[in-house]
Amino acid sequence: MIRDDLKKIIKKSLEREGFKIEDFQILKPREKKHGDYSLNVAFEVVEKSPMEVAEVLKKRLEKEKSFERIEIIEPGFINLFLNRKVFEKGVNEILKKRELYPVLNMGKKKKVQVEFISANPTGPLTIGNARGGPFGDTLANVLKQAGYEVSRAYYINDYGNQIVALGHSVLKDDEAKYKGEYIDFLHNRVSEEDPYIVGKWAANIILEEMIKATVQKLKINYDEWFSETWLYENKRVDRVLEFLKKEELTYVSEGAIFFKAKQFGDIRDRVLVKKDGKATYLLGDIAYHEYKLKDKKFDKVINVWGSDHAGDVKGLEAGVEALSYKGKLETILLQFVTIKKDGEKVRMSKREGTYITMDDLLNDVPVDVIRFFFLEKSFNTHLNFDLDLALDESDKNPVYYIKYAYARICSVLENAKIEASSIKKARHFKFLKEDAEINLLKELLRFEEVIEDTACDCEVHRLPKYALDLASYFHKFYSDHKILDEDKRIRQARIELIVATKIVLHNLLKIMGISAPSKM
RNA sequence: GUCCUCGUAGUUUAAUGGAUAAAACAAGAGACUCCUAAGCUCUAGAUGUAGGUUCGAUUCCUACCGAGGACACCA
Repeated sequence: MIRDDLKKIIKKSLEREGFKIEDFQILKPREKKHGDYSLNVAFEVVEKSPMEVAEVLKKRLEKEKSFERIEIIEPGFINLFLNRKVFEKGVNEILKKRELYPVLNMGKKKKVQVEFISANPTGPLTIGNARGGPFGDTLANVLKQAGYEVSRAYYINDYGNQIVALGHSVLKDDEAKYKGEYIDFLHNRVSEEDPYIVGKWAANIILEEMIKATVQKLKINYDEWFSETWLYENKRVDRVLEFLKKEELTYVSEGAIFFKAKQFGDIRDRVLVKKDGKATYLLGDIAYHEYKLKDKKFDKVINVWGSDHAGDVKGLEAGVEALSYKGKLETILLQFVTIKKDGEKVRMSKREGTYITMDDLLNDVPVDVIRFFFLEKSFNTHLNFDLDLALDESDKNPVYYIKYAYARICSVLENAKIEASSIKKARHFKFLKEDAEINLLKELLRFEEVIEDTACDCEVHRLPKYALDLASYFHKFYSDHKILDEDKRIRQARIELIVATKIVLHNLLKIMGISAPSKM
């Protein structure tokens, strides 16, 4: 843990010099000449000028063994150049831990649930609602790598009005709402007449035959498919309502039961039971979260929602707080996917028929490309999807650049008749001297920071960016230097380096749910 | 009208308040007697507008313009 170790050293130095800084940043400079890491703490100290602080701190840090040299740059940056021993240690860690690398203990085995997609079972998954698939799945992988015990869930909204609406749609009566080929398909198979029964029947087929199939093609494995109906059948909804009543967190107004959500920072109170006596979605959702937090004992639950539910976050948070689980719920809002048609943006809508199903896309574009395409974008990005462009450029997707790096390594090892598993230590580390070699090995060691940072802020798009950087350093190294060099020691040093690269690429691709073939 | 996201190169996207704004695709140019040219090297190209905060702003604040979303006793 290079960065963590640095933090300790610097913190100690700051204290020794009597600088009172609560927290400081360790920056990763863009420019190599600015060091492996850099500090801007000197700007934070008020007692002296930044340059003076930097000088004092430099002298103190120079007593540590970790640095090859330390530079100060106007107006007060401290640039740290690490000692080669630090890198050697890091590479050996990779070669030792193998597919377990990086071994992190951020999570301390705490139980986290990631719930994602959870699209209503009223139709096939669209490109829009499936955006959360690669995101949630990869986030779960990251958290697991960071040392959490992770579970994946899909919440099935198989209760309520939309199921009746689905029934009407399948029956094609006056109240029909949804259209599409799947409705025609279900219409031809229907044998009942009651809209609710038909809706239940149809939702089940949609879930089992369409949604689950698509999810499987996306290489996602859920630990739990949770039915909303279960909450009602097992009186969980009634129970949570009774609890809220008992806590005097409800009141009746105009025949409806309200939840005093404002008490918990919400912008308004929320209806729990409508005047017709039926529970609202929110009440069911609070009951669901009681199940997650109380029954399943998750220390934290992360919900990945579409941004159209932004207005509902506060209400659920208030409910979770009322159950005394404040702070254990985190919600990530994914921005919508718009599709481009004839140069115009069109919002995806099941009713307008302006949607592309994920299944259709999966028929034309490899899953690795799809996963990478969605993972690349930050969840705050309003994603424009141009289907024609996606089909045209599928084979130009940068995911191949990464896979190619992996395949090249495998090929070199095969030519050298070396099993990667036989390389267990960087015994010839000192023969790595070229810039391209050093850059590559430094990039390898960034992997653990990438995982750590992503587990903290859920910015999953950091992974594909890192993968591209890493692959780029590898390709550059490959072009500049022959790995199977005639000098045996250099050859061996480079083999050790590429085996470490292979391990990192493998683990990284696995976390993103992307395959790593040895040949292309 | 109020609130939430967002506005960066021709296009799709990056950039925990840090140093010369990064990459891919598209455009133009170059190098193979050598481990996979799905690679490498080079060129051209961008922060919506106007202010403010500060040593420093794509990032924070205000206003405006533009895009998407939300403002239910729907889910």
